[in-house]
Amino acid sequence: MSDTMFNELRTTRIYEKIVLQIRHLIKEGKLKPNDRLPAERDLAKTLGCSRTSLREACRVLESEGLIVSKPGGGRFIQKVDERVPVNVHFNPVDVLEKSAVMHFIEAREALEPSIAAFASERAEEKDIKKMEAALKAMEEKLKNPDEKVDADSNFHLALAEATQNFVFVSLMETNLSMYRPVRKQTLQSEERYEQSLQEHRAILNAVKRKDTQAAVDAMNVHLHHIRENVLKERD
Amino acid sequence: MSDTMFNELRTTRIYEKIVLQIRHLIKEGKLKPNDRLPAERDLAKTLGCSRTSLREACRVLESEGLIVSKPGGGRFIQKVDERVPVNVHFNPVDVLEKSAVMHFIEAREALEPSIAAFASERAEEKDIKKMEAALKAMEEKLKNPDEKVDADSNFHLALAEATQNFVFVSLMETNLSMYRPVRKQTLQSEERYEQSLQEHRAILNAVKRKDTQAAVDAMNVHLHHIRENVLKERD
DNA sequence: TTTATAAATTGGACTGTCCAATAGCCCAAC
DNA sequence: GTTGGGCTATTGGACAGTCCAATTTATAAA
Repeated sequence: MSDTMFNELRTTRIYEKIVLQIRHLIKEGKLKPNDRLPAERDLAKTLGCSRTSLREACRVLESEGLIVSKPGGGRFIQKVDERVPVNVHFNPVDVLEKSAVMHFIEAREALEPSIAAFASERAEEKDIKKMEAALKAMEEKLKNPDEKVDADSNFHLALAEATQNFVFVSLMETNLSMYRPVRKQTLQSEERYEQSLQEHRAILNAVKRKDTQAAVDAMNVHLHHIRENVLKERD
Repeated sequence: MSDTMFNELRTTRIYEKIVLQIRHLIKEGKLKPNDRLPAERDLAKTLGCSRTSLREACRVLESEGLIVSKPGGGRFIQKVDERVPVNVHFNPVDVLEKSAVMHFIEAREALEPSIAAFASERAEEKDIKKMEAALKAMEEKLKNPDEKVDADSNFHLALAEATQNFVFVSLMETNLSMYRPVRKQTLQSEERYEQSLQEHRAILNAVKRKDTQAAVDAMNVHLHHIRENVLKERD
């Protein structure tokens, strides 16, 4: 008899359901950054649960950095680049300082060439379309630094999704959001942004041609420039 | 005047302090896996807080996979390998079914050669010791499948720590714990376990010699065998 | 020794209460 | 027209107490 024959049955707590629901609403865009959640007492009534259970759910979302609670004010959906977990082990300032930035880049250098390779082999029509949309967004010379980073992120996430491997998607999601402040800074330069755009185009073309080697090469060039740029900033 | 001149002042909630404290105790080893936390009512009294605040803290720790709550039983520190966040987006059952297992392996194949390379360049004395300890644990021919997986995980985590890059550590932690059930199954075979042991030894030796190429090669051999073994199991 | 049963323990959930911080408003001072 | 003080309703923070269900432990019976 196998250990994995039976599934451990876990009773779902109320707070878990609430967490799932609110997180889903955020992901779907139904709850946008800076939106205010209904007052604790009201929302609890709406959900048909006690204040206690709702609060437990809010604590989890808060600790994940998805919402912030302001006594007397209310609860608000966090902006994407301010989603710093409350109980995170390292200070957000540390992410900007020291060598922490390089850590994220090293991880990308390990992950993204493989992602580019798998994407070129497995990309489906919908993935290509997502990547093209992200590229188009980048080409529209966005003025807002936040929009720039978003467009850039969306491209790399779409590429990860094209691998049809959810592990890569999840790893890239984590990585990209973590050092977003830095990326915001480096993408500000007009010429760097233009260069980055061209590199993305090269990657997409290689993926469309299903040319694995070209995709990996283009990604390596891109990563190399990212590293160069960060090193330049740090002087 | 700079935006960053003033720091936003945030009042620390009670639950946050509790989370920090318990997480610290776990990290320090004062609270070991399978240890039972004092009963909710008792611990609240000890901490000098209400049951509510303690519960909020436990929800966060629970959602992070650090503890599990058993109604009627108590709260227990989770084993390292079973620290699967409660609100994770994909079902653990799905991890076993379908092609999901290969996804984790693909991610490891992308990450671990790089990890081996960085580890061989940056490993410190304490990292080497940790890896040696994990190897010794493996050599002790453990009977319990859980202990086997633990020893195996500890080796790979120690290797990740040797990169001195917390991003790699965090990525490996997630990956290893996710498809633990499968690894438990594949490591059951006595001969596969023996082989795996030798491969780990080869990796460690290369790291100790600071021979980057050898470390990467040894890791690739290891990953190749893992892939082979999983493919065999699935027939 | 084993098994069935009862009692104590423990987490899950809810209600109601009190407090402190905040937002919104009006108004006086300049 | 702007600033700052003061009042009030709102909102999150925290707590105590209650009830329930699952689990463990102790107890009694076979």
